[in-house]
Amino acid sequence: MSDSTQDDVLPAEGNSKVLKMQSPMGIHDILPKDHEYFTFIKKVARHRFRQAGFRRITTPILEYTEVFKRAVGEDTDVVSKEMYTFEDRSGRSLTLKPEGTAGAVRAYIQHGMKELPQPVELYYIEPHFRYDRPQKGRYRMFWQIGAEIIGESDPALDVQCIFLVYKMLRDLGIAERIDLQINNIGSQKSREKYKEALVNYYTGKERSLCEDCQRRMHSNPLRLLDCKNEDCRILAQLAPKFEQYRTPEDQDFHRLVKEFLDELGITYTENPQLVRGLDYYTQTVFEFWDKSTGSQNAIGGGGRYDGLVELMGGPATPAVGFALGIERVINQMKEAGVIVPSKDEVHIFVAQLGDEAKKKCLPLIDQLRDAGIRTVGALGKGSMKAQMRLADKFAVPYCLIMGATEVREGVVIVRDMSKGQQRAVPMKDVVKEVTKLIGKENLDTYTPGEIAF
RNA sequence: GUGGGUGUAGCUCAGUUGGUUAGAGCGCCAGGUUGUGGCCCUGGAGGCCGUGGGUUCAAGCCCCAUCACUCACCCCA
Repeated sequence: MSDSTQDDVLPAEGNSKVLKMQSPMGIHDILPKDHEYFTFIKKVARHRFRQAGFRRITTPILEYTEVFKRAVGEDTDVVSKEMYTFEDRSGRSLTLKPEGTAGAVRAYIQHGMKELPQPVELYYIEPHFRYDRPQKGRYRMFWQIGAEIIGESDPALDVQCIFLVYKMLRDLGIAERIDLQINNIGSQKSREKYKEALVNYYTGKERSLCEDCQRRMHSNPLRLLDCKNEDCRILAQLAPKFEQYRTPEDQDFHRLVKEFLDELGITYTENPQLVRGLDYYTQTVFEFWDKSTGSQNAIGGGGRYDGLVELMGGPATPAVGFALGIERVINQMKEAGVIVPSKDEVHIFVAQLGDEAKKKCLPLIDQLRDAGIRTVGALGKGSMKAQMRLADKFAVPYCLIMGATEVREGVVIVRDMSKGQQRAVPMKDVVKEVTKLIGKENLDTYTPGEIAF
């Protein structure tokens, strides 16, 4: 690389005030307010997964690039233009995970999970990375809730996946905003036959195809069908339809999926055009669309991938899974006006005057917190007025006040902020008294079972 | 990758046909007498007007470039 004009934009050394420090394009901070949503959504997901017997897995944020190339498909948009790929110091190519299934399947094979009782049911809540042009609901780093059921093939399992998503969406208050789209793209065998038919159809018509499609014709003819190029579309419309190549087994599978959905009272839209952008899918595919805006920005999707485990070097193993985009779910919740409970509200503000009072406040604050009372003290603030103003900003229901007089008398003033009334309480009774005021059910107590992130 | 919109204080935005020391609301900080919040009042901090270049006696405003943000397309979460 020679000197470019871009170099002029970079600040000279010692001139760093010119450089604005900011997060990379399309990659954002999750600020405390949005974490209320994140926390709530993750909690819903964890509970629903656990109830269904799923266990959590975290695969690395990086994999060897080959993992994604093999699983997702070289010719997909995700692999061909959206991966964050780089070499480590030894020259091996690594990629930030753009989706969750490839890593999960790799882990299933690597750890011999085929020896576990089948099917193996895994879930994850993880960040993913795609080098895409950012827009609403689409970021270069984004969070997905996903699940995989590996090791058994039955339409009931496909429906389990869909139903889990449906339960979560209902818990989150957005189920009625979402439209389930389903399709069946057949078994690998029927897809192979269909591909042959497509290649036959396109043979001799190559000149009318766009460059990409001329290449895809041999690498992945199915992708010719959803090319947006005008000429390609015209050809695609006249191309053989997949329905003719669905085997009776495929049809039975699809019929059962629909019957099971009906049994669970889940409405859906059948969409024969629905082809997912990742190559590993077979049979059932589905997406969750926003009813008002349609296909772009699906909040989630998934499907069956019966060939993937074998493709990645494992034994022939059927599987099905899905993923939900957390940021997109939050968007939906905000648009629906869903308010999540905040766990950040502070219960007690402790104001103090003088070093003696401050000294007494330190253990008191500790005791309050241990009792599950969310407590903040203005230990660095000066005047009483400034401290009380701060207490007001925190919107605490009660305030504890201690000065030299209280220290001498061994009491603490407990002030009810909404009533504007206060009274002195003996120091030794304060924690008990405040606990009563806040209410046992509102305490923020620590239980070892709840420390997941 | 392609196209549109927008860049002025921490946030939301004003800024007249180019014309003195660039403004408001909210927020932040400090006061409004002796140790007590909200409402109100007073004061204060905080802006190379995204960046670079050009036109002009004079640029936040006009021109060019560049960067960033944002929305849409493609595709997906």
